[in-house]
Amino acid sequence: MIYIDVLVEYDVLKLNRPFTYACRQPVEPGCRVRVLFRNREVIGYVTAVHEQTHLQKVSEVLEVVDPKPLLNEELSELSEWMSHTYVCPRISCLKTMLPPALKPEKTHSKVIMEDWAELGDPVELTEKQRAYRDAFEYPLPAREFRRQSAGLARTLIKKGAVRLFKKEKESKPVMPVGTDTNFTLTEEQKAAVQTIAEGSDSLYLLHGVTGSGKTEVFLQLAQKTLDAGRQVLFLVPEIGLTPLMIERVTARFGANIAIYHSRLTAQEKYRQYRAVQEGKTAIVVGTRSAVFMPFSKLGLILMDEEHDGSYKQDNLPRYQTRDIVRWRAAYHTCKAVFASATPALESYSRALNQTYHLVELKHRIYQNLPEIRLLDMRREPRQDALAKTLIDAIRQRLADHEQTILLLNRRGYLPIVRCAECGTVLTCPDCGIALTYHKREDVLKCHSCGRIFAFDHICPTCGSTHFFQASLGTEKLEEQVRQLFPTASILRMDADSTRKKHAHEKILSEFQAHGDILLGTQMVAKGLDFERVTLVGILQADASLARMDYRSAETAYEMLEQAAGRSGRGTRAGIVMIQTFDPDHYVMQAVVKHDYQQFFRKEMKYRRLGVYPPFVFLCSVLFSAGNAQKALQAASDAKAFCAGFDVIGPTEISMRQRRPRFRIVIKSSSKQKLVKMVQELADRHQRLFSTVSISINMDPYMLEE
DNA sequence: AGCACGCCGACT
DNA sequence: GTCGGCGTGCTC
Repeated sequence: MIYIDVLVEYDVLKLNRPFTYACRQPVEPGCRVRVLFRNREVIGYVTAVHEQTHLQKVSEVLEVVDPKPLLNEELSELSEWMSHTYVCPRISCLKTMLPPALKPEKTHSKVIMEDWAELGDPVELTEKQRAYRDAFEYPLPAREFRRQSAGLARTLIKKGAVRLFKKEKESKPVMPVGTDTNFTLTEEQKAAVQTIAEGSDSLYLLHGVTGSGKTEVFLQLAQKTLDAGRQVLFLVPEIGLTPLMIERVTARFGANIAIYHSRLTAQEKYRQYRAVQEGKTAIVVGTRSAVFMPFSKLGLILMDEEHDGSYKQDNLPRYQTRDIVRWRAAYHTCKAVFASATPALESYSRALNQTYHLVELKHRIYQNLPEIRLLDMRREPRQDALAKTLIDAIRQRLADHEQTILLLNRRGYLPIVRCAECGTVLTCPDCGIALTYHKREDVLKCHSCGRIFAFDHICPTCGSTHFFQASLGTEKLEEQVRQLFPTASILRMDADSTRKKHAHEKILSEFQAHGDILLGTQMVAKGLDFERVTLVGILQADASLARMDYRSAETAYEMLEQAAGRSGRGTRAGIVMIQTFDPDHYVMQAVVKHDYQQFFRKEMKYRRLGVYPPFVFLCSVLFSAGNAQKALQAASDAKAFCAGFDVIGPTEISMRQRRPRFRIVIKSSSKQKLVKMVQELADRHQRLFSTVSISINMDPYMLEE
């Protein structure tokens, strides 16, 4: 009899400690077991094995699920590190790291098996039967064995001459072989490749303007890594938005590559996972979740658009992919390249203080950077939402068979509904925040909890039936643009129109083929690469500046610069028109000159003054309870407990599931001290405020309202 | 997380 | 006198 330490599958901080069970069979740490926990069957994860226990009552495991550990030593260590630095349950880290088929709660794994045929016993056979048996090389999929003659196959199996066995269904190599071999580098690209490939540093920040050919630099570096017999991890923010990037990588490296992202099915993910584990895959291109792939000989990590918000997971475990990249690069002693035209302030600071080796690409390959024109909406004559100047420019593009992208910045600026008589804004009863109106379905949606409400068009306060939409949505913009340009081919891309699988790809390929105008939200700003786009119009550009988040200016600059980068990527010059009420704002002024450094310097001044990252590290801690007093009391106590730390709050924020929430934000110039403080705070909170739930977010990307 | 235990109000 | 509300405590 052995005794094993087990983490149960519930991802709550309270249960983030091992429980001891007795086991009759040998088990290794890293395997799943089925156990009784408080008389309930749950799946657990074995963390340690002992000969003895000092405990009196120890129950026995019901079943050992895995014969072999699910994670190798590296990933197991990584999960411990994550649990520690993000102050979150280790089981939540394990769940995130594993493909769905292997997650702790999945007892009956979803792994699909198929029949295979192997040689059986030497039994007496007729000539025909022997000929059939000897016609194959064993083992082979039973499907193929039966294809020639299902009848002969059946008798051979019945006689035992051939045996069937179950095998995991293999991943089929769907990728074409590499065909793209024709490439030349600019001097700047060559220098970048050389600096990174031959440098002695391990972490690099590749700051390249949009269209400067970062992808080719990536591909060259990847090739060198493959030549050295090591694996490459290539991270992108969202697969659906970068089909051309994927196309280029697959065209170059063919069957060696795996694509890994959240929209794959469980079985697809599992196959890719196993292929990497077995060393069959040399390159993985993937989103955030791909950072946990089980590489054995990782040689290079590329992180494209490293500033992108989707690299931060906003549910448990709330990790930042950049941290995981650094950790794994150190573990494998390999290089990591963070790349962006608009690096996160944290990253650029790290480059300036030599933590990252800064490599710059300052020139576009084909054209100069597009001209940026600020349209001062206080003076510009306009028609509906569009300035006349922009309308004329679009008309010109239609005449010249060039394309236009219109970006409607809705960040923090959603289509809320207000009563025209008494001014009441309709709000969510659970969250207390304004509902947004969706015209197509004629319903109101809560952006916070996702609930949908029927809209009876009657004001609950005064009974009036007069409402107006307080801001412009993409649907309304589409309506207006269609009226202005009735013969143009117009495509809309936003969260609603891309809900379905492959919707992104479909809209983008339609636009490529015959589109005139593509209009949409943030997502049209990212990564698109269309040669015929020579005009980008940005509407409501001020919306993100107005937000009261310390990161507002940074995200606004990123968005504008990224969107500007969509224009003039081919041989024709591009132009960008930004509609703004505040053309003198430093963000606008920096964008006009494409001057990241200028923006960086100005923004750093504000961050220093406000004592915000990158000058300090932040940790946001949320307290929620059935009644506001309890939550507030816990938050206040927490603040008092953080003596010696700068703490903002408690601040009341919107309700979640009818529960009031209070937030404190803890600041510290030392990450280690901050982590330690939060760790202690979490321990204390559990002991003293068991009825108040706590949610910890280390390095929050944005502070929730 | 999920569930039993326990102590207070409003019902057959 | 019981049914059931949810606040509190515990899980190998």
